[in-house]
Amino acid sequence: MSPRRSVAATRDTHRAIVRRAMDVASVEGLDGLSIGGLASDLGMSKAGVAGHFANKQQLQLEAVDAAVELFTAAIAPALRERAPGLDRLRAGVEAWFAYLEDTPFPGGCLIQAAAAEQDGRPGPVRDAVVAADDRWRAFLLRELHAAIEAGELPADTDAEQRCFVLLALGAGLNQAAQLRADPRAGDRARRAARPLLDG
Amino acid sequence: MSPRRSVAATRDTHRAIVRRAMDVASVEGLDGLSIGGLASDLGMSKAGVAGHFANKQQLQLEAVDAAVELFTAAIAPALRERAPGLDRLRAGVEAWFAYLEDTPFPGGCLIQAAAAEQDGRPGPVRDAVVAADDRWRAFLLRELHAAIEAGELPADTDAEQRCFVLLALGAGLNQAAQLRADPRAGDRARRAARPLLDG
DNA sequence: CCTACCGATCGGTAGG
DNA sequence: CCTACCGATCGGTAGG
Repeated sequence: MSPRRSVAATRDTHRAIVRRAMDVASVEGLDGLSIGGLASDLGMSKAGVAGHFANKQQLQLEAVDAAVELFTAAIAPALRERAPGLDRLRAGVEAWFAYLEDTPFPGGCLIQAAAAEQDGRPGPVRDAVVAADDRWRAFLLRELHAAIEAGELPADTDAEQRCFVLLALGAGLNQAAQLRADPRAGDRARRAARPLLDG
Repeated sequence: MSPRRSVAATRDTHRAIVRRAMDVASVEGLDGLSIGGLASDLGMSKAGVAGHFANKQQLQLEAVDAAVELFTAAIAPALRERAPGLDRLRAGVEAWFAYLEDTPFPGGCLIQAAAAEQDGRPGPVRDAVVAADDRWRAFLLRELHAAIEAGELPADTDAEQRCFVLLALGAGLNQAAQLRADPRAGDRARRAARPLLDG
């Protein structure tokens, strides 16, 4: 009588669809998603999948949101108990590089892939990807500024320049890992980042 | 009688199709190309476009080849008369960054976009993109090693590490320019690259 | 280089 | 969550 069990099952199905959508999108891109393809992967009918979303764009947006949540969950533990500044910045960058080395997706970090795919296409999906990227960039900048204020970095440190290089090392690590399957990419990025994380 | 004029016109049409395909692919990806879409853009019939290529994959491969040619043509003049080693490396990196800042495509460097798109999809298109990327990587490594042999860089310089960071700065510049439209990205990449191009 | 067509798949919906 | 369908578009081809 009460729809309790049915609601839980619906939620589980919804999550399974979004989970599969992230995996597919990490390889085929957010525009490579197809409702029929996901249905086939999950042993469902096309309408059964489509009924969980207003339209395909909502599915894409949910995949981006879920990927951001996975990233956040992967990074957050490393940040706990760390003081703002270099300590927290080092922990965040290390967790980030480890995430890029060993992503929870078959095609590498979904946000990196979506950023490259969507960078030329205006719209809500691009906006969501940019917002995700901005949040990480803001974290790096915030900790760099905290390090300057704490005297861990010289007062004339160019935080934006350091942030640019850290983001570049992440992009380069991702590219080397995905395109070249280079097992040393992570350590190369760490070595290049080290002088940026010191006073 | 002689098909001379017809052959030339056919070649021009072929080039126009590939040129348009590069522009579209720089925004929509190589998998975002459609023969019907190109036909509409060029005021041709779908079969008129399709007849120039054995199949869609051949069109994708020709777009990659043409993009490599455009890149090579943009870089080559800067390398003329430059001695192997740091002088040639600096000229190449400067031309490369300038190319990434101001690409001949509406969606940014096609090779960078295709590398991110294709990195998880085995096949001839991915192979062509990787080969293009490898050629540029080989150039950087060759000049770094020439600089070491010429005594411009210490004998214990880690050429692969420097190459990794230069490639990362290119990826970061491309991302900042395309995703963020950051007008300072080029200069930030140049500043970060400077210590890597010196003894 | 064209018209006209093929089967397959797309996103989305009606109706249950 | 299903079957069954809509119009549109896909890559590709026959025939001229």
